[in-house]
Amino acid sequence: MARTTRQRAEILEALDHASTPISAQDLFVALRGDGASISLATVYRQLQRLADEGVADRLHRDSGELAFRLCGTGHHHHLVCRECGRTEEVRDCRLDHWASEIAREHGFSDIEHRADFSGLCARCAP
Amino acid sequence: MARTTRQRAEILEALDHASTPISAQDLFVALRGDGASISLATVYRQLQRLADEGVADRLHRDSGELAFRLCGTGHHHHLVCRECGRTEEVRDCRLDHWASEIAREHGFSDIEHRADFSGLCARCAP
DNA sequence: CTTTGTGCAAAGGCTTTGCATGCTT
DNA sequence: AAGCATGCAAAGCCTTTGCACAAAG
Repeated sequence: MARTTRQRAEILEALDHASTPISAQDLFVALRGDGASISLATVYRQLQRLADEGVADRLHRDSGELAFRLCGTGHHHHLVCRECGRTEEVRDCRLDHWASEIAREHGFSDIEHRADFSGLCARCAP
Repeated sequence: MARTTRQRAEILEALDHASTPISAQDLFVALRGDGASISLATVYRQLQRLADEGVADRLHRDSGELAFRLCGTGHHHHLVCRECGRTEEVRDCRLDHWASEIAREHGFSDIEHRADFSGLCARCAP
């Protein structure tokens, strides 16, 4: 079971306050900026753990970095603003049907899918 | 314009023969294994270029590595076998409609999407 | 001849890990 | 007291980059 350390609490709070998915590096800088005493290694370890526990979402940035975000439970997708990084969850998934069709056509089973949307949010639209 | 160097040709041929998406590192090893004289840096540079030119697809592996694959032109998605890595292209995309709905609901514009499927292919199914 | 690609090696960035110490339980 | 989390620093990987040389147009 996960122990409730000060660092874990701080990470959770920071994640909760983050409006966009955040990388371990950025989170580390943010925490330090707030005066927290924490190490980069711990940030990495905790984020990894939170993701394994299903508490946080792991998403790949295009740069290749991993970014994390607290997530509600259940299946969902993300809509990310290309400009400001603002992220929204898309909860109703219309992919399952299509996914099973694809599975059948290609002779695949046990299908999972991942989908992400990006665009310009209202504030950043030209 | 891209010059036709021996290295570029070898990379293209190797990509063409690869049955699954391949990373720069793996491609490098493969080429060297075939006796080709080529440097890792060149493999990286050419792959990056091929992707920019739209000749190759760039896909993120879960490990964070980038993998590349020659791709037909036009919009498409991928279906990857979790077991053996075999990849197939899914050409008919049913996401545009849903994507525009999402865009409208969230006030986003200029929407793009990415979707990938994974499962067990016929050969790897239990 | 000029431009562009290649090789090599070094550096960069993100992430993981070993080990001793400190905090939770 | 026992066990897990933390910190620190080092190492690992993948990838990019500077510079001189070689090749293509």
